[in-house]
Amino acid sequence: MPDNPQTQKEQPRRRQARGERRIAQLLEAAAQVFCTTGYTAASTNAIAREAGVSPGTLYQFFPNKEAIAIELGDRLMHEMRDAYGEALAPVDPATPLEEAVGAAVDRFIAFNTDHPVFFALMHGPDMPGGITDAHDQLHTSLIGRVEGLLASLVPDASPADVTRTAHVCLGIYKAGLELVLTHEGPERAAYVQEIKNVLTRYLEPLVGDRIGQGRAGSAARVTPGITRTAPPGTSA
Amino acid sequence: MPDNPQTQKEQPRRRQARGERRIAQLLEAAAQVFCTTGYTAASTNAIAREAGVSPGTLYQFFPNKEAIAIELGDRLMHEMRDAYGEALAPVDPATPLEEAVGAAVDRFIAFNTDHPVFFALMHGPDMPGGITDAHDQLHTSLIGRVEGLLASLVPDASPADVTRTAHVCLGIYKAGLELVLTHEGPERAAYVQEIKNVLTRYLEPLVGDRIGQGRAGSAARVTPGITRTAPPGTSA
DNA sequence: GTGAAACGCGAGCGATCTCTCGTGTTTGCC
DNA sequence: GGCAAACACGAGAGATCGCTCGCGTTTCAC
Repeated sequence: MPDNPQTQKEQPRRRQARGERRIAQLLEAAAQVFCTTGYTAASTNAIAREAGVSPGTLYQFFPNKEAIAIELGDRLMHEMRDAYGEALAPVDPATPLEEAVGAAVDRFIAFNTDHPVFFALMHGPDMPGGITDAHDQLHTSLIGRVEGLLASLVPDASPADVTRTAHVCLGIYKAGLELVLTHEGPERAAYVQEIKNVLTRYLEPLVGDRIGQGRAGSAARVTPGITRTAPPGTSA
Repeated sequence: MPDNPQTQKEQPRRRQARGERRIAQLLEAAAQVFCTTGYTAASTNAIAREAGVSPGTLYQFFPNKEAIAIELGDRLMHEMRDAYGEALAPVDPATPLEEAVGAAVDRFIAFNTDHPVFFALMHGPDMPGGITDAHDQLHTSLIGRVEGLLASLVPDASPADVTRTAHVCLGIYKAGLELVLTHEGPERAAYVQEIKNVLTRYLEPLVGDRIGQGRAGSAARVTPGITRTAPPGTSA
């Protein structure tokens, strides 16, 4: 053991440009297969076939099936960090709640429609051990951001309450996302609006008396009654 | 084919009392295994072992693994129909929204904690084909009940809107259920209250001006601010 | 040019899972 | 008591999947 110069990590593998290309190719293929069949049902042979390479080639770049999902999740998390940094970083203490929620939801939805794998891996079923850790990391990071936003909206609230509220918000979003992804066109837009309504109405009493908006006034502004169809100018 | 007296169903199997007992035993074992490992990861041998019988005995009562989950879902659906009939059948046009939602949520939660398998099978991942049909049936039935309740609350709403709202309500509940099941004691009770808050606040603007309750008044009554801890006398 | 290492292949090993089959035991009916 | 059918067993057939291994090809530093 001590004769090994690197105590823990062993990456003496010098990747060539070709190898990096194969890795990207394999991850893309894995995303495709995971999306359609889920993680457990996806076979490594199917991933290799989808990528147009042999099983042996796949295992030259990934030690096992789990590592593929982990690497995929890792890359996804980095892209998500960027997207969610934009979405949640500026707390905007002056913008109305409805706008803030709407903008955040729109960005989340956009990310998930751009990367369908994310949903497949999150709602993935029996993720054996290690993957759950990798996604817990992402989930915790998300919760942290929502907590920060909530704390700035509701300064006088115990941390436990903020954490719980953050979990509820994320749960609402995830449930709504499932509904959004199973619909198309105007119906999808309608569900997006419903997510915003649910979140806004849920958070409205919490932010209470904010800068310039009375409660009743804003409550009446949140698309009264059942949302008719899609609000104008959402994604166009 | 025409020589068979029964055109479609073939159940010439005369079950003895022992057989019925075994079936119940096997379903109970299957519920246990599905709960802990999920559907796909659960092996029929493990189910048989849990039930204390041999694999061959299992296949004397179920043609395949899928049939076990379907039969389990069927029995669960019947119990659920009863429970949800109680919870949603009386629309109670006079009871305040908060109470109606609270009662419905409490019963749903009670059912799910009594039958953890249901959650495992619903959020089950890759349910091969037939099972999804069986659960779609249940899901549709549930949606129908929620639709009926909503239609009575919001008479002047298009069917499409009612359907969408029902889906949103069920989605909220399912998301909340996941949070509830992952917590214990007072924290769990707090999440239950949050589900009620979310649903009540979401539906409040829709039911609009009902019999005797002003909007602002009821809005203020929905546990103002972030819920502190557990409401008194929920499950004790 | 040459040698070492990265890349690529695909048959197949070992493990696992669903489901079958031959055989023996128990139950219900006459 | 006797017989047919239901019940019970457990080894293993058949299929699949994760992953390996031996060998050939390409790339790159020198």
